[in-house]
Amino acid sequence: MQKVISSAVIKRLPRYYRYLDELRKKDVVRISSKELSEKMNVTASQIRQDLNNFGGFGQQGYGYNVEYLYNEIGKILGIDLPHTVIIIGAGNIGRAIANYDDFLRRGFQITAIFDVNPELIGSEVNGIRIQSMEHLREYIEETKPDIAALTVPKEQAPSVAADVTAWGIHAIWNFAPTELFLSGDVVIENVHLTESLMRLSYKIRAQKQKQDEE
Amino acid sequence: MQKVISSAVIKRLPRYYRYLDELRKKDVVRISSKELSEKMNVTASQIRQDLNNFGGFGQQGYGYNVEYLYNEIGKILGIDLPHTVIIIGAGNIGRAIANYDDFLRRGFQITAIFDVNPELIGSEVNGIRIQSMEHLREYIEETKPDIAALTVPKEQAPSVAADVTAWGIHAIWNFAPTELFLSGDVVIENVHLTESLMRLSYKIRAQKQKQDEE
DNA sequence: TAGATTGTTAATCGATTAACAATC
DNA sequence: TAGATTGTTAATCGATTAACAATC
Repeated sequence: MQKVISSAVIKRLPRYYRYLDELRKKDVVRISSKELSEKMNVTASQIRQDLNNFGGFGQQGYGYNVEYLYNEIGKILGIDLPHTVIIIGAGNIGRAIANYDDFLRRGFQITAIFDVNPELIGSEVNGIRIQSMEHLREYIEETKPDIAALTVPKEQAPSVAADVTAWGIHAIWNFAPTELFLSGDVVIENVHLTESLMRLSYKIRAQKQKQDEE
Repeated sequence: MQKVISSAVIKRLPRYYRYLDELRKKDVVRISSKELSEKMNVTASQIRQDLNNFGGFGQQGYGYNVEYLYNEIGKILGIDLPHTVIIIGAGNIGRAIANYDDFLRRGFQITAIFDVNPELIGSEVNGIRIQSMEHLREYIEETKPDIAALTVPKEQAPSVAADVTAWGIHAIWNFAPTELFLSGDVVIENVHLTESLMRLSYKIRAQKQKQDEE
């Protein structure tokens, strides 16, 4: 029985991974939790606690081997293995994702794009042909993609999500500004841009009030 | 001296706002913390605690007036007043944001787009002309936009961020997969899509392991 | 007035930080 | 061996939940 890791820890892992990636690119061989904590503006204690949820990756008196730790976090994040991604909805965000080659570098390969709009069907985005939504079921059942990026309008999102999960999708990257209620074995990661912008707006106001008090 | 609100609370506010928006569209007049908690899958206690950070918006024996609470949360989030947004970097994500009309509905108006690429300069995105980065300083100093959306490659992000804040920008919506270290009066909200995708990858692996154990 | 539900205090739970023995 | 730094336990801090008096 494996331990459930708190989401606070999981949220931090990609950031560790990014810093370690930069260190290894600079040919840094070893790093202590103290050095890393200063770079990242967190406590050394937190780094050690976080990592020890998954195992002892360091060595007393030495610290952590950068390359090794980088690879181990990659394994924890599951990006040691490649993922196939389909994009559902060839609107602005869907096309932006399809064009964003950074994902491929991390092993996420966009394999297909779907849309309902006949004017878009047949055209290409980043070398990938946009297909009709009518082919979606067949495509999922035959190729079993790992992830569906949902970039359809929010009205369609819940029903499309229900469909694709019924057809075999187990992971949804949801860009629609709405909640998806799906069966327990489907994992969801939300990207709610409007909420992000609202939080920025909150910070702007809070900052202004702080300055007015001074 | 106003109380500092924890970021956990602030993260939840836009979600309350979204649910209240849906309720008012359905002409629901009042709601209790208990009802809302059931819809949102949180505790009623948390809703009441969160709201009471900002004031008593409810009434004993009655609950909360939907329209009133919606507007009050809007004020807390600072979206009762409009914001002007400039986009720096007319790549895929920059153009996707420029095209995303949902922001306008919340009072965020895209007023300009900038890029270094001569092939893009002069063309239009959603009716907004892409301008040369050479005009960026002048534009900021003259029109004082509220927010700069940073959608340039990660190598350029830190220096562009330093420039625009020196010229008068106080809020950055950062899409570059890198950290921005700026002076304390600049507020930053990060959207790190690759990190989001990595968290989804983690969840996929964790879910698989869970199923293998059963 | 009785019932409902808030606002708020107190209790619990979980996450972060500090401390230090283990060990390279 | 001495010094450094981890892994891990214990202490602290903060966030969430429960409880209930206040009040509409």
